[in-house]
Amino acid sequence: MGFLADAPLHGYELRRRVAALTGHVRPIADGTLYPTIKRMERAGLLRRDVQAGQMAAPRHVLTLSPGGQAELLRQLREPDELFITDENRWFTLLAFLRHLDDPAAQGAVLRRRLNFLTQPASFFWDGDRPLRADDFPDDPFRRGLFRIATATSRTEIAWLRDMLTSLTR
Amino acid sequence: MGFLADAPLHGYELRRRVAALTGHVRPIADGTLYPTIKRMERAGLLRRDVQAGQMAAPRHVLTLSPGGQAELLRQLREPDELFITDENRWFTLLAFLRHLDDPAAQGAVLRRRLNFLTQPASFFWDGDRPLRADDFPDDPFRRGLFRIATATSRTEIAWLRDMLTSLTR
DNA sequence: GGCCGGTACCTCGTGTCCGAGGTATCTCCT
DNA sequence: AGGAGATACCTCGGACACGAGGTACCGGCC
Repeated sequence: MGFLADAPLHGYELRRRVAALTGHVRPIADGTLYPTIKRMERAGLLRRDVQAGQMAAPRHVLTLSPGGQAELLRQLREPDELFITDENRWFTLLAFLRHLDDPAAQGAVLRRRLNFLTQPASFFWDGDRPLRADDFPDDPFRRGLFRIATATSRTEIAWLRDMLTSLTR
Repeated sequence: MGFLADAPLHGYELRRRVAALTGHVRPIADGTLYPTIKRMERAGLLRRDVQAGQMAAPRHVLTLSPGGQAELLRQLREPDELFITDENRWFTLLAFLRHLDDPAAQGAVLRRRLNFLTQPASFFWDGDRPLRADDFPDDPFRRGLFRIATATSRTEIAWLRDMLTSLTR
């Protein structure tokens, strides 16, 4: 829906764009995409205009309907908790948050993410005791995992703070 | 399987440990975990020892069988491409890569990841032209997304290079 | 004494994802 | 001329994840 809000597209191109989000979003399989398009069309979220073959087979150009626009905005404004906590989902949310077009609402979403990130969290526990990188002297892989996770987290927190001040100004 | 290779656990605790991997791995629902345990038990990957109620209901302590150990090692040694490219999967792989216990094989896995990360990639395209942060002057969210992604990527690449030299030494 | 919340396991229906397979057209190379 | 490969859409079966609901036991609070 985000990509369709950017511009009308046909299914195949949509699939390629999602695939380009490598590493952060899993590519969508054919057998997932087309049934989903049908479902969304039935639900009135998008319109389909068949365009006689430019390249090969006829393209079905998909356009987000007003209903689809509204649904996208709703999901951007009040994302499920998973979209805040899960890296992959958060990434997609961020990629299209511009469409929300309301600095206050955008700020609220960023604050939810910031709140999640600044909560003390450890990945591994010994009972109730949180384990840190130093607790794995013989596991360089987990130490690396901590190193990467903290670096990412720090960068993102700094960016979120920047954004929040510039949004409320 | 990784957590069970660390130590035998009962299902409930297993679920809590996965849930602690917040932000990187989605929590597993009850209705997913228990059928999966049954399936793995039937497949001979784990053993179940019922331990009469210490806290409340009787605990079923799960132990990875030799077959399960072998399967874990196989998946660590030759992970599906998705475990290399998808952040979430890669994270779990890294968390248990220590169990592979063969520097050469560990190095091969790290090299696959490094190879993936160093491939030129952009998230958004204008036809064939890769778009960079500067191409979104009116979208601070996508600029942030690039900023965070590059920072993470850089940290991880540096770490991977460190690890690879220390593994082959 | 009763009830709430946490522990611990389980089942079932719904939804959805994927891979395998299929169809058809166009371009490019040989 | 013909085949390979990309483009573009579609269907179906199997696998599996999830939420809702259920059972049962324990400890602590009022």
